[in-house]
Amino acid sequence: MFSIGELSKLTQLSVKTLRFYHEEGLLVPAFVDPDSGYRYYDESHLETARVIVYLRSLEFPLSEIKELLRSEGEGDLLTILERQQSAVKERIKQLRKAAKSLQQFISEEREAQTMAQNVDNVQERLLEPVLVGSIRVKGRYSDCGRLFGRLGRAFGRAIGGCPMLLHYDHEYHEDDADYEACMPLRRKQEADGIAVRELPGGRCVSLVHRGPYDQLGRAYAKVFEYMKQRKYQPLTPSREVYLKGPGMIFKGNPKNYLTEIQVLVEE
Amino acid sequence: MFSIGELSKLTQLSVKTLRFYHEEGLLVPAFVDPDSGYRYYDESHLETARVIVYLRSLEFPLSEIKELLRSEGEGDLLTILERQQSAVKERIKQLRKAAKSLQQFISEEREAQTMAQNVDNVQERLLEPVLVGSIRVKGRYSDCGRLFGRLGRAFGRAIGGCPMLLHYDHEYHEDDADYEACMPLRRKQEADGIAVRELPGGRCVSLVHRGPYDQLGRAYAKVFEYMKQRKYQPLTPSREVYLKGPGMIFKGNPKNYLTEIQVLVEE
DNA sequence: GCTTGACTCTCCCGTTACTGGAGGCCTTAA
DNA sequence: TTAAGGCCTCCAGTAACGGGAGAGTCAAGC
Repeated sequence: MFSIGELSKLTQLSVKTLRFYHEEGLLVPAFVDPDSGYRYYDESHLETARVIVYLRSLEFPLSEIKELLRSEGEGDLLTILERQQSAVKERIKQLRKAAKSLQQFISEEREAQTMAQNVDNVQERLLEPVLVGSIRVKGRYSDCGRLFGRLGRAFGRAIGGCPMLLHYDHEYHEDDADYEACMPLRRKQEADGIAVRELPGGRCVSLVHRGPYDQLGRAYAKVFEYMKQRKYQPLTPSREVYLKGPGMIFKGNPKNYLTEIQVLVEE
Repeated sequence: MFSIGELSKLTQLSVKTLRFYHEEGLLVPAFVDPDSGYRYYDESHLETARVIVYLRSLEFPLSEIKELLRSEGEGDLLTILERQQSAVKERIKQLRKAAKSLQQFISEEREAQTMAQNVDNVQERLLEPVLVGSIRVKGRYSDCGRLFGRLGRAFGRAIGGCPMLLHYDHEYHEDDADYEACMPLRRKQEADGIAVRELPGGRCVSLVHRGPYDQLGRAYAKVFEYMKQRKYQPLTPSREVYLKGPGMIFKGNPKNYLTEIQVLVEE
């Protein structure tokens, strides 16, 4: 006969758990001292406890384990096992989806962090061509949120990068700016009324700006200053890539927004 | 402004859940009517609710979501994401292990079921050679449980089939039977004092017996009757395979025990 | 026989993320 | 005026335990 503490050591189940299993009728002691209330177990309980541990490791709920122990594996064990397996697999599927989303979130964050290292440094980069879904309009910049919303809904999981704006104007326009909202895509996908095309790659001058959007002007000044010094010929449209801004999950603090300005140059 | 029911429809969160989130400080309504206690939400709450749903889909606990919402993704988001990812992956690992064990359990059960279809039918089969760990002794059959226990502990996860006994005696011995307890192995594995070898394959006469072990005599009678009629020469040792017996998880009912008798014959 | 320390008991609460129900108030339409 | 539906609070329950309080029990040593 084992005391509850002894059984606990033998089975790796805590004393609390054993008491709980007693209460639940899963593992009823061989003998309970009516005076002291002490529980005493024997060999067969050791065995049963091991079975319970095993079934728990298969993620069976205690209620099922109770039934399984009662029927001693007679009923349609196979059905029960299959049901349990599909439940486990279902849960795995769900978790894998979460892990995948987390992975993507993490890599986006990592990318933002690496980009943040170059804040305010004018750089020359080689851009790869990139497939985008885009909507071009004339109007106010403040409407671009709606456009990105439409693009987001239209392409969903096909989206493969940060949103960007293309500016076709040569000088600043307040109310009738000519711009195009773009979302990079992983794969070609139809969407009603939204153009899908490839933005060309090439050599560009780039600068990562940290801060609210109303201070982007200074960043542009730097970029154009740099190009002027080197007599680079800027190509239209210029691009603004929203590396980290509001609306990708968190609003965040405008002081930490990251925006990359890219201006392709003639070779 | 939305009522709680409207927000519920817009976010797919139940009214109960929204109230709960209010109570928890996760999603506090914009305005609570002091007379009626009615909760009213606005656009920003719609957005926040979506973020919560998203973070829940990443399996974040509410407490973390609360902090994330408070800090608005400022703190070291990356660390939090990575921690969460490793937690999710850990859980996936655990579940996969369970799924694997379930799979094995299921295929064992399936095999037992297919074998059960041939109960009491004498058959001729071609046996594959099989790698086993084995202990040969002279003594009582009732000791074989201990031997299987030793084999089980010695080989653990390397075990790849049902336990079996080889009988070397030509007639029945009570106290000094010459027999060998075997466990099929997936791979060669050393174990102190336990022989690992390959049992030969070949043509055999087989019969699946359902019922307690003390009725195995009838099954043997059938097998040997069959061989006698056809003038087959039995080879020693004969084999008893415990397809379904006590001790593989459930004790089960002896009336449903399945044991296969295999006697190799000279070609 | 007494004390001490380890062991055990019961009872209750807390965890997580909700769901369900009772009983009652508010609003609106028929 | 009544009915329906929406909303409120409060309480309880879920799964599988863990923590802790306060009290009783067991075995050993003095």
